Amino acid sequence: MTEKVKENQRQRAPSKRSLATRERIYDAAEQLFSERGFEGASIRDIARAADVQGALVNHHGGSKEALFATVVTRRAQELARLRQDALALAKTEGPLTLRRILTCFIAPFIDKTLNGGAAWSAYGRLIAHVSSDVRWQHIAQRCFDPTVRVFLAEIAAILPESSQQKISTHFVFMVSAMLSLCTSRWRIAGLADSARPQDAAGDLAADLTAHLLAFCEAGFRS
Amino acid sequence: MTEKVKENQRQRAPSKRSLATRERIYDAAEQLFSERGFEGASIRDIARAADVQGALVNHHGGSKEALFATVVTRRAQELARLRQDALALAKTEGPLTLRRILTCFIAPFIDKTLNGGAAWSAYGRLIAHVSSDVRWQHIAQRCFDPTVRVFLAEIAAILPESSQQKISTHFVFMVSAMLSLCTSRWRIAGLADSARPQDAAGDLAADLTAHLLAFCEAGFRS
DNA sequence: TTTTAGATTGAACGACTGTTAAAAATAGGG
DNA sequence: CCCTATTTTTAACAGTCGTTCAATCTAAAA
Repeated sequence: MTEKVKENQRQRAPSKRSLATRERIYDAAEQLFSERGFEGASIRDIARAADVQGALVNHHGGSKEALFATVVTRRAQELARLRQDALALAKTEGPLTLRRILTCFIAPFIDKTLNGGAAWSAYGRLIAHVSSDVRWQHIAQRCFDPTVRVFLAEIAAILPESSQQKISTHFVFMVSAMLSLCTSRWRIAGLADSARPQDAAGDLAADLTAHLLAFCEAGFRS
Repeated sequence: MTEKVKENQRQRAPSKRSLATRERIYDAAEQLFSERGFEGASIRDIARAADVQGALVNHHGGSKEALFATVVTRRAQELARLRQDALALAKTEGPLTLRRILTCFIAPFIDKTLNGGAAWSAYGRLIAHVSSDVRWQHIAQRCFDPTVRVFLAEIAAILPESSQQKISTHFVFMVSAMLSLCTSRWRIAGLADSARPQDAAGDLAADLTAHLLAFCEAGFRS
């Protein structure tokens, strides 16, 4: 009903330029939504950042809510594939361990959001918004729950003595800690600031990832 | 300069009624900021929820940003006192353990936000906003960093082999996991939903707190 | 009671909000 | 080349935004 197909009328493939514009709008929306939240980023702000007229944002993205959902979904598909591929690869390399399972979930996300450029960095903060706001529950469920359930099942097989309630709770703790690396690096830096001038010598992302994995593996075994 | 004191002019103590109104405005602001974020809650929404005219919100709260900061600060003071009192009491009851330190930090927050009524429940979600948005960095530092530093020092004394960087990172992980109990209970419930109808028999808050404490203690020792 | 500082209201300000409609520019298919 | 579907712009809509100002009401102080 809502999608009325025009009959007896040719359809045309979108041009390269319009596809590029569309992506530019999505990128701008991703950046501003991640910085200021859904209500804090206006359509006109997004249009200005994409160097485009305001109405074009609605043309490509539909309503503001639809645009938000589209931007969240876009990279979620790539992320889900990276995670499931990592899990499949790990299964071929020997028996699964808890550490290996958690790594398959965390490493793709951290690699992208900490070393994947500004767009993925914004995406990490955007997911933090989605994961902590019940108003976006439907988006989170559609984008992430299928993959999460796969990992929950693998963890349950490794930790048969843990209840499903316990494993699910621990998984949410892990996701929160993981997202804190996107949203709260300023907090970590502010607390560890005392007289450590040339700290950034080593690979900071790798260190944080190692800390996160160790923290969560120990937590799951508690 | 900005605070010009009126000279040769009596000052009057605020009436009981105005104080009650002021608190009603703060409560409404707390509720709406926690539900919809800073930009998502309008002054007029807050005024309507407090059953008050819009201009009165500015009269009592100042600018919107000042109102936000005031609401965050209000319960932060009580929370800091609860935490430091718990820590002081624990010190009199024997040698501090890691578990005991973490309990002194987490238990007051969880008790209030999960069993302390709607206002404290909203406050928990509000703090989650503050902790994950770099725009509120100055508020978080002023309200929470002093207490956090006390606890960091106690943890460092218990875990001498851990670097300060590692302890700070782990502490942020712990805070994030703790706040997820305020923002993401719907996620936990949605993932553990499979055929557990009458689950809420036991004390849910106590169970979650126990899971959180065990998870974080093991993480700190990793 | 009278006085008066503070609390509260009602109205208005300019700026910005998301969205829509029509006109104009663009580019692919014939 | 022309035709036409799509993309993009321009302009406008009805609301809402945070904030301010003067007028009114309330209640503490004298």
